[in-house]
Amino acid sequence: MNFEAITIRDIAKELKLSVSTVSKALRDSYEISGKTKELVTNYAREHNYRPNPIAQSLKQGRSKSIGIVVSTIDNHFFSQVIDGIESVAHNNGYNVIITQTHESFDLEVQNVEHLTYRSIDGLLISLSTETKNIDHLKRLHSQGLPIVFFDRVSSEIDTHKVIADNYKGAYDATDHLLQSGFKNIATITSSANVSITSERLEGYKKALTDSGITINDDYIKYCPHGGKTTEEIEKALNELLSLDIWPDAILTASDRITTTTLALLHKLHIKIPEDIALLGFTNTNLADVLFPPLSSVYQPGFDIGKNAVEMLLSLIQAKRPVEEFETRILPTKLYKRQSTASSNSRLVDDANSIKPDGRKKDLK
Amino acid sequence: MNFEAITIRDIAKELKLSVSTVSKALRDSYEISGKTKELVTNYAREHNYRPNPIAQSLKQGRSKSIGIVVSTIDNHFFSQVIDGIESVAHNNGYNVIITQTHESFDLEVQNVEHLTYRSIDGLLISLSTETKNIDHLKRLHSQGLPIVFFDRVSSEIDTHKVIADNYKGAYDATDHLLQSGFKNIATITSSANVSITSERLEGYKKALTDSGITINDDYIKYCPHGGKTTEEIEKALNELLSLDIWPDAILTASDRITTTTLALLHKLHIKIPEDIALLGFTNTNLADVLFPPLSSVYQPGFDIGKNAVEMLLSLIQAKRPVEEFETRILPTKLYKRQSTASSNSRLVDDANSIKPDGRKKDLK
DNA sequence: TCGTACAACTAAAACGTTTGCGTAAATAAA
DNA sequence: TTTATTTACGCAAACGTTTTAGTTGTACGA
Repeated sequence: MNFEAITIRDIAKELKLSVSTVSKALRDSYEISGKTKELVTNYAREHNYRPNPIAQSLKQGRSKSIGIVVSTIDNHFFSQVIDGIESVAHNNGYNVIITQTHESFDLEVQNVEHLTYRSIDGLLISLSTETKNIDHLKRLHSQGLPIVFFDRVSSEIDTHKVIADNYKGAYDATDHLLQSGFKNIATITSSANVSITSERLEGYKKALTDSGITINDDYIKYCPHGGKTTEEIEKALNELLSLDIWPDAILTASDRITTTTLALLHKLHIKIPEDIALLGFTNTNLADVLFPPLSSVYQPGFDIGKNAVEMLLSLIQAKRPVEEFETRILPTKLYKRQSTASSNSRLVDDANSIKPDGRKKDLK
Repeated sequence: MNFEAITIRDIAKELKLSVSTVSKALRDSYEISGKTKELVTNYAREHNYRPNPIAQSLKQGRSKSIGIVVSTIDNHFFSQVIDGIESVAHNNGYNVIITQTHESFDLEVQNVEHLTYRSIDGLLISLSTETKNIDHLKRLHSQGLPIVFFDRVSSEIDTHKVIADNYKGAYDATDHLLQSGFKNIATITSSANVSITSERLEGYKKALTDSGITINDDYIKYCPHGGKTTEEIEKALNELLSLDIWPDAILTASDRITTTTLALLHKLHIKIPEDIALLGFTNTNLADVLFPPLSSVYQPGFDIGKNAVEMLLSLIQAKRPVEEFETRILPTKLYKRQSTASSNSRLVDDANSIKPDGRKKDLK
């Protein structure tokens, strides 16, 4: 409900003008004299007039809101993306409506349905791990709904896209493991359905072959549900640990998988990095204070969100049909920490092994 | 935009009925015969008719959307709350519109303004740390906008509220520290403005006095911005460490403060719990794998969100003015981990100190 | 003095619903 | 048969805007 509901009609009555004059005066139409405009705008300001956005939406056929579909909001990467989206959207007078798929295809279809039913002006989506078929999006897109993909994109729809440089992120990460002296590098990655998986996998493979190492398919494990359940990660890890030759390092290719793998290795009392090194994609700000400090690939979540919504708004506000589409690839950042320390430097350097040098100490 | 836009008018024309008949048929009015109802609903289903929610909103004076105001979404506690809100809201056909204050009073006012301007049916709010004055909410509330507070509540408005049992959470946490043999227990807490601070502080104090310990005000430090910046936490910690007698344990009373304090202690090479024990409110699922595993007070974020939105919906859907208000207090959960281990058990038990017993091992 | 042009405004339709009221036809009661 | 009641539907207003198509009144050139 819009409270303190003063309408354009109230103003018209009070000022003895017609409704249309008031409307035009407020919209600064050339048809209205300066005197009248001033009269109206002053009155409107003084009485705290607010146009009813619902009436405007109905009339103008746009809702000034955009829909977001992500797998889950309780994840640093996605909440940072949404943060970025929200900041730009609000500045442009748009609301965002967030929905979560929890990695379910059915929920994705249902959410998209619900969003269009709620009359959104555009859609920002990162596909669920279960999604293979995107007919539900194709239909809407062909009907003219502006769509921008981010993170988990699809090549089946020609539109703007924003992703992190997953290929390079994984390449650099793998390369760092190689440089640190690890040879048998395994990877636990997300569902084969989603784009990020193949991109990261390619980077991983290329780094290995560039170093003359043959790809061992036994070292590549998928999590069909993107690590939503601990079980599937446990299964993947289990399979790696039942190989004749243990991997000496693991690259985990998504946020949840990374943190869960770390927890599982702990549970098994497997030393990191002595027994197995760990490096993963994650946006947690706690990587530094994990045990051990976790080497990680950080994605620019906030910027991905910002870019995505900017592109979406440009589509929404385009005067003529847009034909040229762009895929923005934003750089990731590799943080080298103790979980991938090479054998030389693997000893010591444990925070707790250094004694405080006295009872008094200042920060910095 | 609502695509595939088939309207009630199209149906009327096609079926040679009046618009009102179609509308009533779809709403299952007693005025319409069974035959006609069937005819209309069948046609509607076949042609995938969707009522335009904007037109409905305009007509019915409600928007079927609710506003949320939190300090930041990039925080496990709040994202879990929102997750809970979203799950219930969607099931009831409501959208949620999320806004962030980033702990700024001005942004809070602006967001609330923006939300009501967007015609929300109700508001869920957790106040910013800067907020002392809630006139902006009082005005709306007196005009009839349903409001439910959660987490950081205010006593100045009589309405439903949902909070974690902050008092007991802090009491139990402090008590646990005492039981573990710590004597000089400090606390770094959020802004004195917000309810959670006083609730948690009271629990902390009561636990101390119950154990016959006098409160030492030097051991109580506030973060006026709720730990938004590292600086203010650094300052608080610095002040504690410049005392003649260091605290031997710290209770951190909010998520961000907890994790940042952990990081700062690391940076200072202060051993946890040997030099200073640490226990904090946090909803991260990584507490287990931090260094050291962090004792924590966990709040039922998801349930807080669920309860809050359920109460809000009951207010929105109430036939008559609600006069009886309820404050739901949900239990917190204390996880005892190594960061608060008592001196006896402080040795060993380090995950990495246990050797894997061979190359082959199964999980569980 | 007339027609024309322009400025400044108004009337009314439209967006897609919902809903109170009116009414014709069918049925029941008298 | 007449009158009352019920059933099933249509008309039109309403929600608060925007916008198209007028309608005034005045000024101006001829």
